[in-house]
Formats: sequence, C-alpha cells, structure tokens
Amino acid sequence: MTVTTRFAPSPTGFLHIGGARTALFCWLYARRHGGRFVLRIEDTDLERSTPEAINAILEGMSWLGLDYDDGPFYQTQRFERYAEVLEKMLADGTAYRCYCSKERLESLRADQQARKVKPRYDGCCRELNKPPVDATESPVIRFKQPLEGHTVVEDTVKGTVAFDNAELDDLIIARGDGSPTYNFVVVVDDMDMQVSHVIRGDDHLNNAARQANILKALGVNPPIYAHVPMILDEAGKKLSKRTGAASVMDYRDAGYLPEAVINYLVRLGWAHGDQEVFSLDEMVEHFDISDINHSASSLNPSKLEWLNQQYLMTLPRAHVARHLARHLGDLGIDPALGEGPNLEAIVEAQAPRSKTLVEMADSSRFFYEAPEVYDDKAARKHLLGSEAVISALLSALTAVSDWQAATIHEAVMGVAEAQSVKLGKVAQPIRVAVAGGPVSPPIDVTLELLGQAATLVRLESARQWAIEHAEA
RNA sequence: GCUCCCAUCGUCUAGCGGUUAGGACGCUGCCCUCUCAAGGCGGAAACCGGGGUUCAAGUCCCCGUGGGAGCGCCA
Repeated sequence: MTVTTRFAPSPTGFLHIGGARTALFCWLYARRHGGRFVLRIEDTDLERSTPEAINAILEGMSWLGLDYDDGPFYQTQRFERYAEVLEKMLADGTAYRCYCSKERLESLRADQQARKVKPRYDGCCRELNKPPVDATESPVIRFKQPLEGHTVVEDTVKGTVAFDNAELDDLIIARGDGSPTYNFVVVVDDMDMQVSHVIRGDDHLNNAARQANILKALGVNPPIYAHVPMILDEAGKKLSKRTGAASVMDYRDAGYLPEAVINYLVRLGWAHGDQEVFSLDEMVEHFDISDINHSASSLNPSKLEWLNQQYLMTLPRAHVARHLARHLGDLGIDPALGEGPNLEAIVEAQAPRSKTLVEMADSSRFFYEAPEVYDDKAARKHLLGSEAVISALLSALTAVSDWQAATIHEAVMGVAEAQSVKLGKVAQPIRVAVAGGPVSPPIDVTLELLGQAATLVRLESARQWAIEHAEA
C-alpha cells in the first residue's frame, strides 16, 4: 500500500498556524514513506469560501515549502461525482430523502436542549416510502446511520475509540439545493483519492465514526486515522484572530524564517528524544505518527524567537540575506542599489543580535542611512566632551589605507592608548556617531562594513554635535 | 445537558513498572567582553487529587477534578 496523505483546508480564511502544522505532519508522513501528499480545497460551502482565502492558503503552503504531489483539488468541481454516489446510496437504501422543514428541525432541537438531552434528528422521514403530500420544500438527503451497536475508530494517536451508534444521528449529506455536505464529500474524496492516512485535528474525532459508517455503507474500508491534538494560544485558549499572529503569513511579515516556523511547528505535539533543532531531512527521517502527543499544546512565542535566531545564525548567509532584503525593502531601503555594504556580511554581524529579520533590518538601517538624531542618553554620555577623542580618531582613521577590521582595530586601539583610556571609552563615541545609539556589532566590524568615507563623515558630524552642545 | 478526547517544571517536551524524573525556551547567578548580543559553566522550577493492581507506579486500571472538542441544510 502506498502512503497517501492529504491536507484539506476550507478556504474561509488564511492558513493559520494550527492548519500549517497539520499540513506539515501530513507532508512529513508522506515524504517519510515515499508516499503521496495531496492538497484538497474543501469549498463546498459556497457562502463562505473565497478566492482570497484559497490564495492565502496556497501562498502559505508555498512559503513554508510544503509542496504537494497532487492537487489542489476543488470539491466544487466534483459535484457530478457526489451526485452519482448520492444516487447510489438512495438506490441502496443507505440514504433517504428528508422533508422536514428547517422550522421543525429548529423546534425539535430547542425542545431537546430544553430537556437537556443531546440534540439529534428524530428519524421522522427515515422510513418514508413516498414524499408526504404537503412536501413543499426541496428535500435534503440524510445518511441512514445504524441504530444499534458500536462504531469503533482505530486511531493511531488516540487509540481505540468507541462510539455508541445511538449517539450518531442521521446526518444530512446533501442540502435542499442538492449540494453535498462536509462529512459526505470528505468520505467520497478520501475514497476516490485513495487516501491511506487521514491526519487531521482532533476536533474531527467525533466525525470519524460518522464517516467510517458512510464508508462502510459504500463498501469501502476506512483509512488509517490519526487525530492530532489542537494548538492553543499562549493562554491555553483556542486560537483566534485576536491571538495576534495566527496566520502563517503574519509570521513571515514579523521576520520569521520558514525554516524556523517549520521547526517550531514540528516540535509542537511531536518530539524525537531531546532533539530541538531539526533539518528537514532529519524531520523526514524521524517523523512518526506514533510519536505524536495526546494532549493539546500552547504556543510559546519566545521559543519560536530562539529558534528563529538559531536559523539566522546557522543558515547559509546568502539565504538569510535574501530574506533580509525583503525586510530592508519594507523600510524603504534597497540593498541591491550597491551603495551599501555587503548584505551577507551584515547577516553575519547581526544574526547573533537579532531574534527576527525585522529586528535585523531595523538595527542595520544605519549602514544605509546616517542617523538623523542621536539617541539622547547615549549622545550625552558618549559624545559630550569627546571632541578630543573624536578628533584623534578622525586623523587615525583617515590614515588607514587598507580599510579592514584588523587595521581599523589597530587604529582605534592606538587612539585609546594615546589617550590613556580603555577601548570602551573610544568605541562608544564611535558607535553613537555612526549608528546613532549605543549598540552595534563590534566596532571594527561595524566600521569596515560602513566604509571609510561614511565613517569619517559621521565622526565629523558627531564632533560638531559635541562642540555645539558643549556649553549647554 | 449528552458523547468523545486530554492531564510531567510557567511553556514545548523526554520517560514506555525500578531514574538523583532528563532536555529545550523563558527566568536567574557567574565567566567572556569595546556596546548589545551570541557563547560557556551553574541555579530555581513539574509527575492534578483519591483509590486500586504490583515486591515496586510519573508509567497499568477505576473514580473525582480540571481543561478541550463535538452535538448545523459549517468545514
């Protein structure tokens, strides 16, 4: 049997982090077994499905690097097939037309809730031989659920789960307008697409029994189920739009690398011993459904930040640089224009002090633009009264003929020694002068990247500032 | 209300009958240091409660409690 998994989102919103993890698990499992991963868009709800949402899902998958072998399939394009199966079930007597009005159903439900029993269809039309005389509405089609016995779902992560068939009512599989509903199309599609492993959120565990029964009515064996636990927000609550960056694309915009998001996601509900950082190959090699946790997990944003930094520091610089360029662009800086320093060198220098690409872009801004104002506190502390030091630096750095970190370092050290001060007393004024604030990579590296000309101009500006503010 | 699922540090987790209950993030002490980081070495921090089973229970069973999900002509 070849392994086939599928990711089947409904296009009613963006691809959120929980869906992304489900997709990742499906993808990993298929890759691990040399199987097939299919993408299916569950858009049978014409009211709520939107093309924007479809694009958002496709974009999210692509950004994460989750490629699929088949699809995307759209359920709205398979209506003839569903109609065909529906006819067969009607003919077989495993489904029936129900003429109950929505009003009747609503009052039935209200009554049951008032009596504190589980709301369910009462089977009113189940044994009808012909339409009732007053049948004015277009009938829905219901699945004829077995009345007695149990339905057992063998779930790979939850274990054996038994449902009393009496708990499962006759669910609607086609609406009054003839369009099929979720529990039915899922079954038909998984069957037609030969899905071997259904990996999805455990909010579907209850549906598994209904679906298994439909499959049985169709004479088909159910797939292997794996219901993975939910992902909760930081507070342990269900994920919602209010929880901040719930969309995968928001993570991109916030400066996370897809590698970090993937790694973070794979460790949510899954572990391989004590290992925290996984390459894609390692994930594929080690991933197994049997190692998936049974309980829900909460988001831990600071761990994502840590992972992101690990990847910023270790991924090939050219790769990180490409992502950084995007965020510099967001700041109105075009690193491709050639004026600025080498992007990869910036990545090397800034990665150990950046959690995200947004931070990295922001703190690298000064390489491209001279500071408009100095950080107030830093300027007063390091610039005020530093005219002599800055003047000395100006001449020492002007004299550097081979502008390299090593030679710069020598020049700066020379000034410190000549002034009988520690390196910090010299480095900090430079830092404020060139970066505008008290923080930057090592001063020699910073200056090398900035370039000699810009360094001298900024030092001169800082000297002027120090003179102007001296009397105050 | 009914049905189903779940329960180890604050969080992510290892553990698969015998462990000083391990790792990671975060927090924190020290070291390194031109700033900020990164890095190195330490520290605090957990088996939800009660019953069983067993020579032995975080691990198996039951109950309770607490979370979560489902109960649509949504998916």
